[in-house]
Parts: sequence; C-alpha cells; structure tokens
Amino acid sequence: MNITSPVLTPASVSCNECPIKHRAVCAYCEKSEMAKLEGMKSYKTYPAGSPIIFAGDQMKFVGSVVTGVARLSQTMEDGRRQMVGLLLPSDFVGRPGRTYATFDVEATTDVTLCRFDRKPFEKLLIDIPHLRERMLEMALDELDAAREWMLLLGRKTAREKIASLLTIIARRQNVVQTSEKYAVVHFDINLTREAMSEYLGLTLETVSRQINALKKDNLIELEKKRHVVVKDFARLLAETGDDEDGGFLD
Amino acid sequence: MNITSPVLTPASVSCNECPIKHRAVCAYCEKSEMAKLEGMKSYKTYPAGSPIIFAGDQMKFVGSVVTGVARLSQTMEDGRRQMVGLLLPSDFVGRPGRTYATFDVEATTDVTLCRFDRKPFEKLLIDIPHLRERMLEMALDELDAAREWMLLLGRKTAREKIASLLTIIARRQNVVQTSEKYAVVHFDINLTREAMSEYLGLTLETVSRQINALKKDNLIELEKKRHVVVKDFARLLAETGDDEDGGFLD
DNA sequence: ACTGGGCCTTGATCTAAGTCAATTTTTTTG
DNA sequence: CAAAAAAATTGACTTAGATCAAGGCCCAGT
Repeated sequence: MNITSPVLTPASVSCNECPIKHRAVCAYCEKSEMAKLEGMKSYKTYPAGSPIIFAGDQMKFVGSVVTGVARLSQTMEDGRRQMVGLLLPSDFVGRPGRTYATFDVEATTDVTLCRFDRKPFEKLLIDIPHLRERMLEMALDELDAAREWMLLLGRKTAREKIASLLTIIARRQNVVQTSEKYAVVHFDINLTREAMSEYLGLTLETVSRQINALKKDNLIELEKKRHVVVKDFARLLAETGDDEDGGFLD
Repeated sequence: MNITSPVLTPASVSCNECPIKHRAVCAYCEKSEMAKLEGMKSYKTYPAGSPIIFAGDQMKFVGSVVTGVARLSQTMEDGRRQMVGLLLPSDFVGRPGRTYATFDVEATTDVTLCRFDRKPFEKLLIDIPHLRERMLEMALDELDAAREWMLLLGRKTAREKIASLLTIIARRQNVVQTSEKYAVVHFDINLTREAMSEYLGLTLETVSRQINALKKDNLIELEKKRHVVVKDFARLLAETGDDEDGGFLD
C-alpha cells in the first residue's frame, strides 16, 4: 500500500546489508554470533491488512520487523479494540518464554519480518549474552513507552491525544531532529482514522473532527488526508499536554 | 497504616530469610552470586505517603520492594495524574541504564526497599547472567501488564474498570486460587479512592459511585470502606469485560 | 469514464463521566 | 474523648466525546 522498498528476496539478504541491523535485537552481536542468527533466520512478507498472529494462538516464531508497520492490539468480546503498540522497523514481535500469544499482531502496511523459530531462538537468548542484553534494553524501552501511553489514554483530551500521536509519528520517522524543532516538518500517517482511534482510545469520528480542528487552528495542513505538514512543530508540541521537550530525556 | 510486618531491622536481614527471594530480581541467583548482592544491599523504609523518587531526579539507586505498596505515576503540568504501575513486594524499582527517573515513585503504605547503588548494580547485571535473565523476565511481564492496562484505560467503562481493579488486587494478594474461583473471597484495598481514580483514569467521585453501585448490585460487600468481601468471584469477573479466565494464560 | 467500495467528514442527538458543592464517616492526634 | 483533618459519599448540573445517520471523496478495476 505504501513505499515498501523493493521487495527483499528472502533468503538472499545478508545481515550485513540489513536495514535494521543497528537497532534490532541483534544489534549488539558480534560476527560469530551473527553467523548463528544468519543460519536460522527466514524472511516472510505479510500483505497490508493481514494478520500475523492471533491472540491465543500458539507462537511458533518470534522476529523483527524489517520493513513496514504492524500493530499490536487487544479485542474485547463485544468488539471494542485497543491498540497497545505500534511496531516499526527494528521492533520485536513475540515474547520469548511464552507459548501462547497474548495480543493480536496485524500488518498495517506490507510488513516483512525476519523470523526465527521460537524454541531455537530461546536457546540463543541463553547462549548469546549480547542478544539478551539488547532484548532487555528493548523491553525496558517499550515498557516506558507503554507507560507514557497510559498517561495519554487515562488523562489526555481528544485534542491532546491527536497532537501526541502526530508528534510521535513524526519523531519515529526521524523527520524531527531535536535541533530543528521549530522547523516545518512533514510526514505520512500510515494509519487509517480507524486505526488511529484504536490507538488513542477514541472513535474514528472524534479523530476526524479533532484532526480537522487542528487544521482549522492552523497547526497542521493536510494533503490527501494522510500526509501532514506541520508548520511550527513547537506549537504542535504545546498541544500535547506534555511538558517542554516531553520525552527527549536521556 | 497497615499490617506492615514487624519492621525489618535493615542490615540484619540475611537474603536467606528474605520474604521475596523467590520472586525478586535475585530469584535465579546461586549462592556465590547472592553473596555479591548481599554485600551491596541496604534496606531503607519509607513512611506511607512519602516520595521515593521524583520524575526528573537523578537515580542513585535501584532496588526491590520488600514489604508494602508503592506506586509509579506521572503528573502533567496542570496536575492531572496517572498511575502507571502498582509496585508490590518483589517488584523492582528503577531502570538500570537510565540516569534520570521518568516517573514518580511514592510509598502508598510504609514501604521497605532492598536497595543497591545504581552503578555497581549495573555492573552486576553484566557479571551475573542469572540477574539479567530474571530482570528480562520481569520486564516482559510488566510490559504485558502495562498493555493489559492500556485496554482498561482506553476502552473499559467505569464499572468495568472498578471490577477489574478489584479482581487484580484480589489476585495479587493471592486470595484467589484458580480452582476456588467461585468461592467467597475477601481482601483489603490498600488504596484511597483517590489513588484508585489515578490508577483507573477516573475521578474519585466516579470511583466512589461505582463501588457503591457494585455494592447495591450485591456483587461486593464493604467493611469499613477499605475491606472488600466478594461473594461470588465469578460474577465479579463477569463485570470486568474480560473474557473467561481473563489473563490466567500460560 | 464509470462505478463500487473503502475511507473520511459532518451534523444532530445522547449519555457516561466530570465538575462543583455540601455533608457524613472515619481516622488521627493532642 | 473531643476536635480537627482526611477520606468518602451524595446530589445537582455540565460537558466531552460517543452514537447514529447521511453524504462526499477518491482511486482501482473493468
């Protein structure tokens, strides 16, 4: 559905040329360790909109998002849904040590995963300290992000939620450097209004109204509904309810 | 404020007699490893209501909750507060690898921590694989719990939130075994209505009204405001909005 | 170039939970 | 044990966001 780089031919990609090698679970591994991983990995691409894992399913694999965007979500019996994580390239899918999936994982755009069978991967986690080290770091980062999101879900207004989401998407795409905070910035939202509403704990109508309210207030411009231009990033930041550089710590 | 076991005399407690030794970060350590930890630890008790760490502060120590209840929370400039974690005995405080605290930590009841200076502890994390292993496991569990909570904050009704909180408190105090799910169950809530409201993303008035609504509907009984008697745990569970055994996975 | 199906927007109305304001109950402490 | 402080309840009223219900836009495929 989107600029998903010229499709990787699965087995042919060497870890050396992997676009996420500096940030994924394997980031700290040395040559010899990489060799072990290299031998076990396999790529799989999921088309936009397709499920990757269902909550309750047995988890036969774990892996890293190489390209694309996936989402982690939870569904209640009556259909209420809450997204609990947005998985971008280098993010990890699956929880070692757990047999059954707790959440649904779904491809939002086309998604390519670098997969490992779960059991063997768990062995590697024990054998390769660097792997476990990075895994811990990533888990702690995600935990902080999840807690940040809890504040958003529990206490922020609809407008603050939208502003927060936009700033987060902008940052995650690395369009904003700390220094050029006041610059004009533009980026794509890879999410439908519905997906946004699931992330923010709102309805899609409210998302639509609030986005258009931000537009009316001249905080953003829209091109073709999915492309956002922020004229003054600092002003948008001020709408998030976060203090100052909110989240640019350490 | 509550039954906080006969105050531990700090330096005198040996890890052998530690009430949390089977579940804390050190749970997987062997004798020799424990010896290292033993030499570095020190206990500190914080009176109910007092701050343990402020967001933004430098983190000089990390540690485990030995007794009591602490809470992790976040505050917005205008005073809106969201609790993002409830720390019970064996839970870990602080984030190795981070210099500054991201969240406030506060003693809810009297709290005793088993503390380690952060820097030396980070060294141990590298030296003692068992420590890192347990740390990862705990981080992943907390991440799952945080995501579970995101569903509650984003999608549940006030009544569902209260019912969920009550079942969680009951479980955490181990009053409920999976088997005796239908039994009468009673427990204390160590939280004020205000603390509950901060956890649930509600106001204290709504918390009060919903608790009393559950009482009127004969789902719970109250003794002295803070002690809850659940006559039929399954019926309370049904009010949480979660499916079936909600969360008793794996 | 037309049409069907996702998306998205917009309006009217409803309602769960918030706000404001007492009052009562419980706990603390001098 | 009385008085003060803290916690909890209860009521009246307001409101942000949900719900219900049309329409409009856009591009994908014939």
